[in-house]
Amino acid sequence: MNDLQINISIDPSFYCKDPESSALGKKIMQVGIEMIHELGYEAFTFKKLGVQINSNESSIYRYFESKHSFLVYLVNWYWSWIECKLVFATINIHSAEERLEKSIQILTEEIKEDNEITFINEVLLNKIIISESSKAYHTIDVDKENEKGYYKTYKRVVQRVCDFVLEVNPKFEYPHMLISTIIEGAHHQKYFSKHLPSLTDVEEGKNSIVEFFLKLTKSVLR
Amino acid sequence: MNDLQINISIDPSFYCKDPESSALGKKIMQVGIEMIHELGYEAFTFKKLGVQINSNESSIYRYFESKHSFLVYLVNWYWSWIECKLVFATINIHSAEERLEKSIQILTEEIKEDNEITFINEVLLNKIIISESSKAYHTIDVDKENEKGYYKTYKRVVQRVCDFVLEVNPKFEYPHMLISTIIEGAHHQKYFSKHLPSLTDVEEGKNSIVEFFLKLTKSVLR
DNA sequence: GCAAATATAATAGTATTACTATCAATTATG
DNA sequence: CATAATTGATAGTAATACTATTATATTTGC
Repeated sequence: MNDLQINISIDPSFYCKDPESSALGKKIMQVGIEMIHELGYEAFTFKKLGVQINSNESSIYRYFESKHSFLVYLVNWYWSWIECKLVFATINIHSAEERLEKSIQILTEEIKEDNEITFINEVLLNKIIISESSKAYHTIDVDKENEKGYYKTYKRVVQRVCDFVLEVNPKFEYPHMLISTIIEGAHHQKYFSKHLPSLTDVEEGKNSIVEFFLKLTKSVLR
Repeated sequence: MNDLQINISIDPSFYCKDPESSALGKKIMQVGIEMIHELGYEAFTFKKLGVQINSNESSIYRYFESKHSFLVYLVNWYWSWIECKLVFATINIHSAEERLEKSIQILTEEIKEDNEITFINEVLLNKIIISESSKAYHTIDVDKENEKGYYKTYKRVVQRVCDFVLEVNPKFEYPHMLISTIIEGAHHQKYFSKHLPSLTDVEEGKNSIVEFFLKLTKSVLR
């Protein structure tokens, strides 16, 4: 994947003006990610971001209609990127078991390096997804936003891996539950291991989270 | 449990003035729960609650130092209540397997009836926990709040069930991960089944969520 | 190379939020 | 019944999440 110029295309419904279409737009994404990571979603504001990038609050509003929709945009960008990784990592694998295994690894492993293919720091973005993404759908307007397609990239990723599950075991009754539980569960475990370690069994230097979810999957599909 | 006068005792660090000690305090909890359920955590305010209970914003602040700490209080109240249920439901079970099974059922089943032992509507509180409780710990101040003991009731519940897991299989390496994944996972699945059903495999009339997590547990501990 | 179109910046303003502070009125208790 | 404790009313603050308007750059098409 490292030599590949991937183009993560984001549905226009997620923005007012495409942030990838201008230098300012890219700066908004880049520094926006850094600031949400640093301040947390609640304390982050477009005003502060404007100061940081020597631009203006009102200019940022021309790209995203609200702080919430900026988060939703980032979440969709992230899942598009993960989808890309999934597709390329599984395309040449012929065994269904291995394809599923590889997918679960991608969904649960720590993202350690910013490959710099894109202008986005994926390590930071991943951390935001872990600690803030649930705020994108834990809102009173979920149903309305779901209708507008706000969560479709995430759903597509789940469905994709779900298909691999059914290839391994066509009779398994809970493929969607399994995959969405693994994805959310891995995020929780990573967050807990950093902040509430007594809720996990993560050992230093070990890839406990990947191992746990792989073991879980294998045993339940057997 | 129905004839039992349980007393859910809440650590004084979670409030300024004990809400269970006065009529106003109880009203704050009771109506507060209803309003968070109705408006969502973000749109809920102490001012609106004051209007609803014919009291005053400033009076509510005498019970809870902030909206956030009110949520934290409710989350702890909920886990104390669940802990109670767990203790009573497992006390007379002699088989370790059955004890674990019963616990997982309690942690994953839908709470359908307000038993009215307490003045709290547990059905509504459970719904708040499902959709809002992650906001109690997905905050930039997690570490500080963790030190203050804000999440201790939840941790105690996880540890309790974790002990049952180790009784069933003392060699299992990931008991905390398993239980916290089940708890959070069940909440997610319930939320998804209502708002993002394509992420689940919930069938009407069936207890799919309980069954899924029971199956997962049994197969991974085998 | 310049006018027109477009993008960005600056400024001001709004309703609301999440509180704090102060003081008055009520209610409970010895 | 007086005193203390609780609750209520009012006012105020800094910040948030925007919107609206106007001014200034920058890009582009000819």
